[in-house]
Amino acid sequence: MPKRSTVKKKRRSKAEQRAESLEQILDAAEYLFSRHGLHGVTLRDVAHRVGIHTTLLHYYFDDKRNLFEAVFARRAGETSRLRMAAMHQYELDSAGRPTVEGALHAFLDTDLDLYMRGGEPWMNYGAFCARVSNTTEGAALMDAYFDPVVLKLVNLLKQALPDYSDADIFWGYHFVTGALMTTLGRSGRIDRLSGGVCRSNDFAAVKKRIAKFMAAGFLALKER
Amino acid sequence: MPKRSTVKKKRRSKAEQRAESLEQILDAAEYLFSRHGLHGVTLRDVAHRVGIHTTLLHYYFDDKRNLFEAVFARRAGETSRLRMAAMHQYELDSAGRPTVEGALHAFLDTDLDLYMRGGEPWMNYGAFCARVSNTTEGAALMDAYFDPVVLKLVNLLKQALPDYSDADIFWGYHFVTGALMTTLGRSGRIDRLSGGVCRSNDFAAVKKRIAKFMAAGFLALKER
DNA sequence: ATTATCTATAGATCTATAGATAATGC
DNA sequence: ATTATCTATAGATCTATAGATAATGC
Repeated sequence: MPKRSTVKKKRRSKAEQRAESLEQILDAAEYLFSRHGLHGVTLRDVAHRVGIHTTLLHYYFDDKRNLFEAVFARRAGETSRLRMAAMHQYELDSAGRPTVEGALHAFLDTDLDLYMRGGEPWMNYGAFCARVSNTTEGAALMDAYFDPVVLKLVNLLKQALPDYSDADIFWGYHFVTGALMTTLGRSGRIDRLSGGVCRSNDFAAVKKRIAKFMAAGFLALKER
Repeated sequence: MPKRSTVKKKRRSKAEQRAESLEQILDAAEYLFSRHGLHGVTLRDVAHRVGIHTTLLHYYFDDKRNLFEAVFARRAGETSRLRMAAMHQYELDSAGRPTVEGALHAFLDTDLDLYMRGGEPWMNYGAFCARVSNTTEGAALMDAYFDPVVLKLVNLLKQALPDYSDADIFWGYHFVTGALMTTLGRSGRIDRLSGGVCRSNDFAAVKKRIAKFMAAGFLALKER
């Protein structure tokens, strides 16, 4: 049984070694945390999945909570940045007259594209975030990393709906994020419920519908 | 320090004692599981909250998983029955011509009313279900208890939208349940995001908007 | 000489069971 | 005589730390 580093005999620099180990650990932790949550995963589980000893996790990440946050932080910047850029671009393109649907396309489709393009690691990260988002503990992480991008969306929505109350805007966003998080969670329930007509992994099907669906919802709040 | 049974000196029958203990245990477990999930709660936590020894949990519920399922099962019947009845009544009232919004009012408002009426225990149960619903493990429980009531809603939606594909119906439902579960979860995020304009506990505010919002979303799927 | 990884182990919990005690039931 | 509750404890597992070993760095 060869050690994992002897498979490729190529001599690795320490920086490379470090980076590779960090990434393998984060990938394994991301996968496991996304399915079982912080408390449903032991450091042994993570170490075993990587093929290392649990002490190495402490060497790189100090403790479990810190590893959890590192998983969250690793990709948060990229999704945030891409959505921010997409909304900024849309704001320019719409020349001061953004629509609800346009804003939602920039916010939602950009994110769904990222998960589809990113393959399994990004899909796992999406499920991880979905899990974090509906817990009280995890909420602080969401606040810290995603408030700016959400508030940017809210700002566009307010421009598109100048006569709306803040309450209508924020509750509408609340429904949007609920739909998005349930999508990212991919629990498999919609697959069974629909008898296979829908598949949890089919983000393309969601992307085809979600922005239009939610935009109509916002517009309907006026007539109340 | 008096024992908890000596506070009220009234002589209790064993059946009463049993029922009371069962309920206290389930309440405590429901509260804790709703906040921290299956693995985030120890039997010691539950026992400590009730003021009993952890062995009594095993006496009544055998093991931890069984206690978890008992929490889920205790109230599942009532929410299911009430929504089923409301949708059945609506089906009769609408005389074969149900609307999307009518069906969603029966499904969503009935449930939100139950949580508002039921006070803290029911609110905790809602958060518990929200947590269960977006996990892979918990999905089997959702299937087992809530498939009939969801399929009843789907049936009404199909009547209201006879030219819609199954995929559109089920993806629409997926968005609806996402918004509902995020509401039940009450993570507190919308409170902070909105600067206090919205409050996670304000189910009345959600009820005022959600059915109308989602109904418009469904109708918008046609023009694609 | 420094950094990555492993061995050994402490100390704390956690779930679960066996068996004792205290209360109600008839 | 039966049921509710507690005491004592086994056995497993978990996080974390100290210190040893093996690799790269210069």
